[in-house]
Amino acid sequence: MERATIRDVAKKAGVSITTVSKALNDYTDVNPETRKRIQEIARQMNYVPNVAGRSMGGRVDKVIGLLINDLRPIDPSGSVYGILSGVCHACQDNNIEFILMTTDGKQQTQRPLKVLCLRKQLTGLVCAGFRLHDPYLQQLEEIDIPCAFIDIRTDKPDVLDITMDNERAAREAVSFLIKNGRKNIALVNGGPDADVSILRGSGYRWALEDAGLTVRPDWMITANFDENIAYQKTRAFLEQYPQVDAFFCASDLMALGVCRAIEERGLTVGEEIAVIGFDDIPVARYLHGGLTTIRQDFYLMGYMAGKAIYQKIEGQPDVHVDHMMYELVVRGSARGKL
Amino acid sequence: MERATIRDVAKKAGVSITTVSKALNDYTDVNPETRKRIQEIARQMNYVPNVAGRSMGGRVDKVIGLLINDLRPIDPSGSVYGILSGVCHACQDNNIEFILMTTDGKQQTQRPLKVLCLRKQLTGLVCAGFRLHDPYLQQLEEIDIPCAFIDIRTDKPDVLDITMDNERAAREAVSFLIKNGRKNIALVNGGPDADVSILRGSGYRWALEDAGLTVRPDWMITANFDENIAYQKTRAFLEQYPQVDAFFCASDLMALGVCRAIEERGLTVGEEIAVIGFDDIPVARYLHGGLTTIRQDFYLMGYMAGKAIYQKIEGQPDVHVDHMMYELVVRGSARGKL
DNA sequence: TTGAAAGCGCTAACAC
DNA sequence: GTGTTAGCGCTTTCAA
Repeated sequence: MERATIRDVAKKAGVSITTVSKALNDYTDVNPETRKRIQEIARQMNYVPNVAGRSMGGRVDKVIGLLINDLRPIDPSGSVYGILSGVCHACQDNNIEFILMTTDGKQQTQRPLKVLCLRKQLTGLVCAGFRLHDPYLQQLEEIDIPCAFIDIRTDKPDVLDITMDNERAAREAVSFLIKNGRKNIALVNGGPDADVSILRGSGYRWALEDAGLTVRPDWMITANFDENIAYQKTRAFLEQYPQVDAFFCASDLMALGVCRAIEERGLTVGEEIAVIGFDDIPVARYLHGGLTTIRQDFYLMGYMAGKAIYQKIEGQPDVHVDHMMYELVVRGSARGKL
Repeated sequence: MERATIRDVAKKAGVSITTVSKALNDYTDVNPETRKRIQEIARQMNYVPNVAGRSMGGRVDKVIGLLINDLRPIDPSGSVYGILSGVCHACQDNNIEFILMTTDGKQQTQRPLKVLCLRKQLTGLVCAGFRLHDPYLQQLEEIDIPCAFIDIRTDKPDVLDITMDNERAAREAVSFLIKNGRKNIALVNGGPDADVSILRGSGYRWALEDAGLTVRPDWMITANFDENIAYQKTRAFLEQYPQVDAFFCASDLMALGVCRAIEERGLTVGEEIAVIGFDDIPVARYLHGGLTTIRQDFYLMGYMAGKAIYQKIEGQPDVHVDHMMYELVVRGSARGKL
């Protein structure tokens, strides 16, 4: 059986297609009884308006797209999943269509962002997983729909910036280490193409300067958010600078690599050397006596992004998406003083 | 600036819209030079064919939808993420459109599956996260597109069943315990509304019977895939049956609850009591000397599901989606004999 | 309260 | 090789 069209419904109901259209779209100028009858018939026939036809007729559904850069087979920190489900739920709660799109470095050079938006007929856009050098960041002027980026600052003022205050959080973590007597604190950071790396690095320096400690470039390790690289580099670092008494890491994953290197030298994490991570991934609570870390809530980020874009679409006053909250979760890997 | 239409391109190129359409859709009856010129002009104008218009014209894009039931804010086992990225990548690799949809118990009663498919104009469907009592399982006759379900058997023969052999895997795990001297083995299972629970339970019984051990119903605990429930019930169980020397759990999450209860009694996991889980979630390797578990590859499942549906759409001979592989990963919580 | 008719952007017969 | 035209399913004036 072919798909029922509005014409089929009209025929069966003995009215014109205009009336069917009106009845089904809650127009007021339809006899209540007629409407009832038509609705019933449509339901029986399993009639579903053809979106293409609707769109051609001039009725466009609003859609928020979530564009994820570089979607990987696994998501160790759960961040992508959290963001995804957050945006998705925000759309559901606000009764607006949600679609998921993906891209990568190559596609970004091949298909302009504008084209992506047009193809999907987007009304609003949320982006996640982007790096500072990504081509799409340069194309923000071209798209004329509300747009939000998660965890990366863009230089375009009307693009919403959904992120927590990474600089402050990092500073707080490092200050915590200092307050607890650590003086030789190394940084294990992501690459400079991730905006959060820059901010977390800056927070690290800020805390050291606050305390009058020297900021040494060779104490700032880049491990690209990779556990193994962090492990390797920490091994070498410990060799060269055995006086280190703490590591602040820009991700829990890297922190795990760091801890592994520490323990391999027969040292105890949380004793001779304190470690603080970032994210509070699920494993964090279990390892090395519990990893002290900055917790962030990716679901909330996604939800806020979706909601903010929705409100912008609806022309509501620009919500000042205040920086997301974070929380320093203190566990065994870097204890507070009693 | 308004969105460019095919007419705009035609005008600028000084040809008819037909020619533009042909040029852009790789028809052969266009002068190569004309085509070149039109393509260039279209690119310059940022022309993107309106999908609705295309669809009305009779050119329908093929779409595979992934329908996830009960999408939660977090995904502790990473299974949903893995499946999602798997299906997504399969679609990319085969150059077919991918869309993500979600539903839940309530929506299932309100909107027929058929309607969902029609609305999204699906060509193929992959479903994940469903339970045996879910309404959509009864509506499979109505939809007339290729369809695959992940981790749940349907009674419809032409619906693809993407899953690993849960019964065999469970049997293997329990046999492993027996082979290593365990004789009093309890089962901690999910609820009976999850098909995998039934299969894993059956595999557990199978192994016991193979070994001539008694299957005792009160040794089969239902913990609904919840860590805390598993913890609570295990506490009570240990009280009542202190002779237990092993637990086989239908998920790692539950296994964690079980281990917690065991250690709380001052016993050592892997010594007095062995524990085997299921899934191999990221934390598994780290806890309780490493959790012995059945590893499954959700990304692969998603990928296979997407690929199988694609092949069905393309009319290729029905791939016999052989049962996914699994692997018993032996770690400290249930060691093998030397 | 209802319906006839135009038109949305595109494709595909078919004519030229 | 190129253009004319009809028509896809729907919404929306506008007239009845």
